[in-house]
Amino acid sequence: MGKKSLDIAEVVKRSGLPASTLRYYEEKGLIQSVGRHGLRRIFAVDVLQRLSLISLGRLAGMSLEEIGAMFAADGAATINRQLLLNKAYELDQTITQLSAMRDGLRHVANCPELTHFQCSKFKQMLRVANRQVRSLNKKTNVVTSRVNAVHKLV
Amino acid sequence: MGKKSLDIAEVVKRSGLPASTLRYYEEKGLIQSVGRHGLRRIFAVDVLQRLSLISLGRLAGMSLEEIGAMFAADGAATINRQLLLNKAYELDQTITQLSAMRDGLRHVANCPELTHFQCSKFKQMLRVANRQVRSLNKKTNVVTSRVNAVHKLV
DNA sequence: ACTTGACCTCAAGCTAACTTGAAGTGCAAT
DNA sequence: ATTGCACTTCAAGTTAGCTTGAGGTCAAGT
Repeated sequence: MGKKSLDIAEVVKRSGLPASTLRYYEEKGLIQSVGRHGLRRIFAVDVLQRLSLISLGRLAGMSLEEIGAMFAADGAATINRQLLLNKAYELDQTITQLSAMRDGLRHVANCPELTHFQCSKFKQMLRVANRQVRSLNKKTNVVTSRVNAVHKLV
Repeated sequence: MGKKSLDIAEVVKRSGLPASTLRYYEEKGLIQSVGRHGLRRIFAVDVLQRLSLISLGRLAGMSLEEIGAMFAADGAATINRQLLLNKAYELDQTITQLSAMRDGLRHVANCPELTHFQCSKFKQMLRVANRQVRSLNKKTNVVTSRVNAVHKLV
């Protein structure tokens, strides 16, 4: 039979996330424990799926707040779907930018004799970057933060 | 005639970056001022290109330190090129992940009657995310931070 | 009954990349 | 000569997302 509830240690093992992170997520309202055994948190099994979702979101550059917002829209399935689509759209933009950057890097790495600033293709890239930043620094809101992926120090 | 040097105010205007950021970058050794007019920093024109490069790197998720490293490798063009290629490769991986995420989001948004956790395609996505996180939390180093794009508060 | 080890809480610390604020400086215009 | 104002410095603050540490608790094994 599938277990109905999990000890936090179990969740740690099965999710790969440290306990401190689980507590942090609970504090932020992203997950809930269903009870205690003594002091120990007990979680329902589906916390695992929820954690996967959170991880997925983080990988995609969503902030915990944004992720929380998606969860929060529990009743209103419409809002939920729209949110997802918006996110997908944002991802598209990010992907486009990153692709350009990647191509640019490869080009520069292979463009011989390039004193680094004579190549017109390269200059073009720089112009694009410039526009991006300019609008980032202008649009007073928007454009979330990206993954700041888990700084593990040696 | 093209100007040889720029007042910091000019750089602010032309780069779109705030003065505080320019000072910060200088402090970090990413750009240099060529002199002063009174207290005021004077920059050479090519600081603009350098700033574009920095912005480009940031957009692509490189840290200032990584960007600095690329600049530092001034004499050693080889190292420089390898660094660029490595970065390009990392970008490829990121792009792949983000694409998966985007597709997943779209799928979920359109998959009707989905209680959210019955869809196998969706579950697959979650498993992937899980693996990613697991390795992020294990590999004691690596995997840089992504753009933490310019948090402008309202 | 006692020990133990895994959990708990709460506050504080950490990192990156900046921003903000207070107090000072000096070129240029009047 | 005086004023103004855009710049300067330096220290401290900010944000997100956690981690770390000190000191406490408690279920389970002996």
